Amino acid sequence: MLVSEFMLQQTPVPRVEPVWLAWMQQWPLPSALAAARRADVLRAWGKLGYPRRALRLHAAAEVIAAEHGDVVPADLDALEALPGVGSYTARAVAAFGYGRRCPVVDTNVRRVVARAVHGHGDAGPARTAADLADVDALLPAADRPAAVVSAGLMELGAVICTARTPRCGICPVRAACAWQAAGRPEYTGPRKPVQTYAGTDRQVRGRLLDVLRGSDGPVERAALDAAWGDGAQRDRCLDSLLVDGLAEQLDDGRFALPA
DNA sequence: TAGCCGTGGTG
DNA sequence: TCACCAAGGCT
Repeated sequence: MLVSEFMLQQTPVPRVEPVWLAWMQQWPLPSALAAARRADVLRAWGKLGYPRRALRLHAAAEVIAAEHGDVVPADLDALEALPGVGSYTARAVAAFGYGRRCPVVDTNVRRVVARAVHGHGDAGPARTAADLADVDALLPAADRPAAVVSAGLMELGAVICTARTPRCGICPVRAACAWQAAGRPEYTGPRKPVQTYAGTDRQVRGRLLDVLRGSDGPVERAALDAAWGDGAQRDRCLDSLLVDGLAEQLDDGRFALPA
């Protein structure tokens, strides 16, 4: 559950599934992952994106192996103390991994609540405490049923109450939906700015890392030079990869994934 | 807290 | 074609 939630942070389910299957096969226990080399972890992560998540998962596995008896903790505070684990991931593990009654708020749930409960076309900016309270009010008292409802809320948002074209015609909560009752008014609040990608450091970092990932051993600087034309931007991005621990420079000047 | 961090599918 | 979007977290 923890591995899947890491992978699902900002990455669609269909792309995660095959990687998750192979990952769990290779590293069935936190201690196994903790013992792996970061280079192998980054290669197994493949092109899921945001590769810092892979390093954080690896670091979380180290903590779990060393401090939690090789068992993912069930306690929210202990979970959130793990690198790469925020409010959403901690709560998802508690609810779906341990069957606890624990409000899980992700982008899907926020949208479902915004529509079905508040009658808005979409969720505005996150209001963490209020969002948790909204969802808490929807959960049954007992652990197991609450966990089922939490999963249902996420699924509803992912499959029916989607961002672009909600399938209201087949929605199981249509009769109780405040947005439907209000005539499905369009969302008028602030939109989160769309992230550009082409030409950004993110794209360049991705290109550089792809070169390192695709090579069995260290690569010459020239191989990285070929990955992006703008030398200044390339150097800046390579440096940032080194700083982030996603790449290393060897004594001979060549570059590689971290050991 | 707004902006950054990858990648690829889609309407 | 190209915004927009996808089960966030960190600083």
